[in-house]
Amino acid sequence: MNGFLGTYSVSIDDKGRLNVPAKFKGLLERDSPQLVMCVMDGFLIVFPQREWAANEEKLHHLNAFDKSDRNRLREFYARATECEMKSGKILIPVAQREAAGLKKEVTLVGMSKTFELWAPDRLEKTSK
Amino acid sequence: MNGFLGTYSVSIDDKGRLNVPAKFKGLLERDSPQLVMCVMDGFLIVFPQREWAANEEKLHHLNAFDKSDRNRLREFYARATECEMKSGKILIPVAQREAAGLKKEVTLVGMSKTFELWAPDRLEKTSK
DNA sequence: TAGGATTGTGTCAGAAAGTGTCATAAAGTG
DNA sequence: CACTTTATGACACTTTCTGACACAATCCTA
Repeated sequence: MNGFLGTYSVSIDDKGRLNVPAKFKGLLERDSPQLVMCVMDGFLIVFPQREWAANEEKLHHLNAFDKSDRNRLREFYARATECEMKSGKILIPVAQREAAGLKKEVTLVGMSKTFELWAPDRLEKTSK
Repeated sequence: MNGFLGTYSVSIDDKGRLNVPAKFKGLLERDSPQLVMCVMDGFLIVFPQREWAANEEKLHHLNAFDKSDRNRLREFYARATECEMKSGKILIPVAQREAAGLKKEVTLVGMSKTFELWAPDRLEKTSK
C-alpha cells in the first residue's frame, strides 16, 4: 500500500486503544510507528511523524514575535499530541477521545498521507 | 485485448473472491495486478493502480486544511480500497460486497480503462 | 508516603476474514 | 469429436481482529 486509503470500522478496547487495520499497519511499520494526533473540528487526524514534520515546515516562515503569527502557531501546536503504534495498536488519550466523541466504534478514513478518526454518527452527518 | 470491454457474468466464491475472466486477466497481469476498488452509488468500480493515480492527480490542487476541500478529498479517498489480483481472483472485502449488494452472481462490465461490478438486478434496473 | 483510582501496556485465545491449491465442470477451439 | 482453456466450488491453512485479562506506571488524596 502506498497511501492510506479507504474506510474501516474498527473497535476501541476498554483502555482506549485502537486496533490498526493490517493494511495501515504495514505502512506505519515501514515508515515509522511514531505519530502525531491532532484534534480537528470534531474528529482526529493522525499524521505519521514525517508527514507532520513536512506540515510544520510550512509554518517556518511565521514570526514567533508577531502576535497573530504566534496565535496561529499556538493553534497548530496546542491541538497536537505525540503518540505511537505499539503491538499494532494506538492509544488514544482520554482528552482526544472526548474531543472527537469516540466510543467503542470508530470509523477510520484514509486520506493518503494521513488518516482520520471519526465517531460514526459524526462522519455520517458530515458526509450529508 | 487492449481495454476492458464487454459484459461477463461471474461467480463469487464462499470467501468473497471474484474469478476474473481470462480476457481481463491478461490485461491485468501485464499492466500490474495492483488495483483500487471504489464504492460508487450502488456498484463498484475497479481501477488499475496507474489509472487510479491519474485520477488522484486531479485533486492535488486541493488544500487539506481547508474544510470544504478536505470534505471533497475525504469523499474521494473514503470510497476506495486497495486490492490485488491473486491466483486469478480478486477478493472483495465484506464492506464493499455489502455496499454493492453482491451475492453469488456478479455482472462485470468493461469500461475501457476500468471495469464495474454489479449485482445483476441493480444493473438491470439502471439500464431501464 | 501509603493506598486507591485512573491510565497505559503486553499478551493471548477464539472468531472472522483472507489465501493457495486442486479437482471437477463447463465452455471454447480446430 | 477430442483437446485445451477457463470457471467454479471446496478444502485446508494463514492472517487479522476483537475482547479479555494481568500487570505497570502515574496521579491524587488522606
